[in-house]
This record gives sequence, C-alpha cells and structure tokens, in this order.
Amino acid sequence: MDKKVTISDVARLADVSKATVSRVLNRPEIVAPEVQARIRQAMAELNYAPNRHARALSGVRTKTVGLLFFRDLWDLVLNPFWGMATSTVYEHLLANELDCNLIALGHSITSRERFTTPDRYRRFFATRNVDGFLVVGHMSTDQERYLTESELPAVIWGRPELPDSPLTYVDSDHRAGAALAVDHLASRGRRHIATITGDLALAPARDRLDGYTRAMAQAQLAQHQSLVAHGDFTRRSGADAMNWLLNRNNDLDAVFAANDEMAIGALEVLDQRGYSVPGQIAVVGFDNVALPQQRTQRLTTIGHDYNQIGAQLVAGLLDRMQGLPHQPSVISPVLIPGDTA
Amino acid sequence: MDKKVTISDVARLADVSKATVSRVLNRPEIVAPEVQARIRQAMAELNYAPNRHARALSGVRTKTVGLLFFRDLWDLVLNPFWGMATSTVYEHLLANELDCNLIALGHSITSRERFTTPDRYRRFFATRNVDGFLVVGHMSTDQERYLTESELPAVIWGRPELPDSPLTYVDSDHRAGAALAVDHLASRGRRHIATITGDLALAPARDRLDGYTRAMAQAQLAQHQSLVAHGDFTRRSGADAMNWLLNRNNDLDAVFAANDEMAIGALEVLDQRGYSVPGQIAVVGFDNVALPQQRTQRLTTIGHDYNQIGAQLVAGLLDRMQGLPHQPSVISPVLIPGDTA
DNA sequence: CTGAAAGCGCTAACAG
DNA sequence: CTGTTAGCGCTTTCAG
Repeated sequence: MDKKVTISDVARLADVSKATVSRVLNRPEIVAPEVQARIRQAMAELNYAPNRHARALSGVRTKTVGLLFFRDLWDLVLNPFWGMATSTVYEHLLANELDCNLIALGHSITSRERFTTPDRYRRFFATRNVDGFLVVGHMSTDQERYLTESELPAVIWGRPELPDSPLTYVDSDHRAGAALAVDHLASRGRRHIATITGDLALAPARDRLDGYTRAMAQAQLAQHQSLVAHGDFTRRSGADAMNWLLNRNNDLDAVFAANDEMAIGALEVLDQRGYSVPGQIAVVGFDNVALPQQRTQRLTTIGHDYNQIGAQLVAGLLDRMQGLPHQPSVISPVLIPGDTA
Repeated sequence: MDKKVTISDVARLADVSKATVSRVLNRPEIVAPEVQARIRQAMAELNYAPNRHARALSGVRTKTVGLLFFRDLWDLVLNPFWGMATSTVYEHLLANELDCNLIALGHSITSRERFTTPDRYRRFFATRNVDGFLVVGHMSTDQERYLTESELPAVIWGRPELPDSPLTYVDSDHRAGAALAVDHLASRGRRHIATITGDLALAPARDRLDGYTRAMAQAQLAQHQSLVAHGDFTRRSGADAMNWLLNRNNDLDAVFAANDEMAIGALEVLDQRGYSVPGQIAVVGFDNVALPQQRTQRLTTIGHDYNQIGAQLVAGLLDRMQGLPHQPSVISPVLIPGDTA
C-alpha cells in the first residue's frame, strides 16, 4: 500500500520541492520552521520512510556496519565467550545508532563452499556495501589480506596477524591476565601450579601460556613439563587435560585453565575423582563468561572488560569511518573472585 | 583505490556497453561466449564488484533477509535454544544464497529507547530495505501489527498472536512433544509425574502444559495441583520449582520440565538433595539444546527438528518473496533418549 | 531559505 | 545477441 511513498509524494503533499524534503531529512536546521512542520506533517500522513538504497547510492553513509564473525555461528552456542563478545559489540553499535549486519564466516559446510577462490573473497568484502567492519574471532592471513584490500575501515577484537597491517584493534592483555591468575594463586600459598593451555595455534592461547610462564618464574615457583597440559579451549579437552595432570603430579595444588570452558571441564574431573576445590586444588579460569548460574560453586576467573572493549571498538570504527586515525589499545583484564581459588 | 570501479569502467575496458556488462551479471546465458569472456576478464582485471545499492534501487531483489531476533542478544548466551534457532536459520539462509541481516530487538536499555512510538516502529521495519523477514523469538501484538503493515513477506518461527494474521509460520508441535514426554515416562512405569511449566505468558509454555495435562489424562494418571510447578524457562526457576515439588510430594517419581534449562536446574537440586536420577526420579526436558557435553549424564529430552524447521522457514520465505502462498506448518518433535529417564 | 537539474550505479524495455 | 535510453529515490551543487 504505502510501500512506494517517495520523497516526491511528500513534496507534492507539502507543496514544496523534493530538495526541501531532503533537507529536513538531513539538515533540518536550515529549513524554515513552518515549512518544516508542514513537511513533517506530510511525512507522517503518508507514512513515509526513506529508501536507504537510494540514499546510499547518492553518497550518504549507510550507518551500517558489518560484524564479521569468524567462527561458525554454532560457536555462539558452544562457548559463551562468543555470545558475550558479539552481544557486547552489538549493544555498543546500537548505542551509537549504527545498524548491524551480522555476517558469520565459519567452517560450516555451506559457508565454506562460498569461498573457494581469492576472487570470491574479495568480492565478498567489497560487495557488502557497509560503512565499515568490526571483526570478532580469528581470521586467516588471507582473509585479513582481502579485508584490508577492501579498503573499508575495520577494527578487530583481538589482533591482526599480518606484520604491519593497517587494520587497527582492541585486545585484552592476555599475558597480564594469566599473570594475574598465577599471582593470585601464589599469594594464597599455592606452590604447584599447573596450566591447561588453549589451542596454541591461536595467539591468545600462546599469550596466556607465556603470561603463566613468566609469572611462575617471577614468583620463583618450580616449572616443569608435567605442569603444562594442552587443551583446545573446549570443555572436553579441559577434562582430558585435568586427568593428564592428575596422573603425573601428586602434589598439585592449583590449576590455571586458559579459558572458563576448560576450567569447568577440569572441575568436573576433580569432582569425579574426589578432590576438594579449592581445598586440595584451586582452579582459575579465563574469560569470565556468563556462567555464574551454572554451578553452585562460582568459578574464580580472569575477566575481560567487555564493556570497555566494545566501546573502544565502535569508537575506533567511528573514528576511522571519518578518516581519523585510531590507536589500537590493549585493555587490562581483572581478577573475578569466585569460590574455586 | 578500486573502490569506485563501476559497470561503465568495465564496459569501457571490454569495449561493450554497460547493458551488456549488466547482462553477464544477471542473465549470462543470453550473451555471446566470447564477449562474455572478454567482459569477465575485464571485471577481474579491474577487481570490479557490483554496488548492491544501485542494484536494489533499480528494482532488483537484494537477496538479503532480515532475521528479526525478538530477544535481547544476551539471550544467545543464556539459553542455548536461541543460539540453536538463529544458527539454524542462518545456515539455511546461507545455503540458499541469501544474505542475512541479524537484527536484535530485545529489552536492552539501548534498543528499548529506540522504539518509543508506533511511528518509530513502522519506520524501523519499512526502512530495513530487505527482501523479507524471518522472525525468531516472541513479538508483541503491536510489533506483529507493524511488521504486517510493512507488507514485506515474513515467516515466523513460532506462531503469530493476532487472530487472522497474514504472517505465516513454522512451529513445533509443543503439545505433541509434551505428550511424548509423559507417554515415555508412563511407559517406563512412572506414576507420579510432575511438570515444571515455562512462562505461561508465552504460547509454547501453555501448549506444553496443555500437552502434559492431556497426556496425563489419557494415561489415566492422577493429576494434582501440587504436581504442577511454575517456572519461567530459566535454570534458576527450574531449581526453585524442583524444590517446591519435592517439598509437597513424597511419592514423586518423574518430572517433565518445559525446557532443558529448567530440567538442568531441577537435576542440580535433585543431586544436592541426594535423589538418584533416574532411579528415584526421572527427568525429561524439552528443546534438545546442545548440552550433550555439559554433564556426564545426558538429559533425556524432547527435540525439535531444527533442520526441518529452518529449511521450511527459508523455503516459505522464498515462496512468499516470489508472491507464492506459503502454508504454515507444524513439525513433530521427537524423543531424544538420554540417561535421565 | 528554496527550487531546478544533474547524477550516484545499475537494470530494463526498446530498437536494431 | 547488443547498444540506447530511461528511470529507480535521494542528495547536492547552483541559481534565485
């Protein structure tokens, strides 16, 4: 019915020119109050809604940003961290009156088939027609390259992999976070602190391990191969790693897991095998994912400052969209006290 | 750099007219093979990517659908059901080469402020400029009305509330699902079957309760007020409800919770209070949310046919986008065997 | 402060 | 099969 009300219809009804209508849409202050009132009236009457494509075509910002989620959407279900991250970004986008185009680029069969050639990738980014991108999750160097080539402003949650990427970013200080965990444990008298690493192909996992190693050294605690178990950020792997640790250490008194999921897995094993937590073994996780309600015992963990990261991410993108520079920033995580350490 | 390659540039390079270039984009089969090759070559060389706004403006489908998520995005984190639902829809959209514009309309402060007036709502839907909408989550009757007024094709996961809404839908048969649960329990010899309802303001919760009631009657099992505890779909409420039930029934031998989250809450209480499951009390949930890895004991539950729902949703929308009618459909859930009943 | 006119990039008749 | 010619709805000079 009123699907096709255009600016001309409004102009006709209000007895002005299209240009004037357009003006009240964009710079209302420069049009005479009475005329403006008349026009607004007409718009309401006709139930007019501007066509964003036409708008975009004539060179105006869409105010739409592509939220590139470099994971399978299912990950939103499997690890709450991703849900936290995307939700946070989404909220901040909304708060800045930006529309969001969530684009998932995971490993699901269907989406994998879409990107067989570099060419397709390029096309993909260039063709989104958004004002900029926000990136969540880990992208390959190729993906990073193509995204860069699209020449659209983009800000990453995390860090670019390419040496001197023009892509800017906001990241948590993973190393400092891990150190926070170790220091906390050490200060509580723990001496035999093990760690369960994440997938070391990913930078955050490496950083967290590095932070652990350094903090252990700093605290002058003995380190040993058998104290470092390798996981891959999944709950299952956390459980396996915990078993592995228990089987080769009998004086273990603490574990720092590189994320909460693995920490939960570890807790389950400890529970099964009859260890008391934190009595015999203390556990600290990482991410501070929304698990408070999931167990009677609240996990002690290292928390990202989600809100600040989200805020800086979109502030940075807004800057870049206006051609301003954006300084990458690294945000300090904090210790979230709980019942497990 | 190549941000502004247009169809004319390609035309010039390939020494043809814009129209011909446009043709290879839309109906390649009607252009001479050699010319086509030349054009494609030129496109590659210039790294040409069509401008979707221009395209849309000249009356072509965007192939973009708005995925309206009528919940706060945080719900993706809190209850895996929403993650399952949106992921499923997303996958099917992708499989059909449709782009997805995820739009969350929850109760977060920021988005709430956006929709203070009916007018804003109308504008919101009309202004999306997508080819159609897919709806996940529960919308108010107002929202439903405005969406309808937008006159864009829309298909709902669930059911419209308005009497004879032109909005079409795909839904699980909640009543049948609940009956499945009760029948299963009854067939295993359970006689004192309680239920924990969801938020009865929502149709699915009412349907599941109704299904329970009918199946109980059918199985000639005694019903009683004290067997019906009210929850709100959260884990916490499931736990509370379980306590409530335990406190006023001493012969309880089974519980049907209206969703998995509440079932988990109930299991936690049973565990704490020292009941054996399913030895003393059997538990069945609803939704078959991806919790397999969450506990050693797998929850017996009623599962939606996610894939089929997703497929029909998208197929239905595609039909409606072409002006074809779409028959709403109701999909039967199935019993997912587990270790708790 | 307002109107007329040109053009954003693409598609769709209509002729050839 | 291909080129020409109009727009799609909106913004934006440039005059008035």
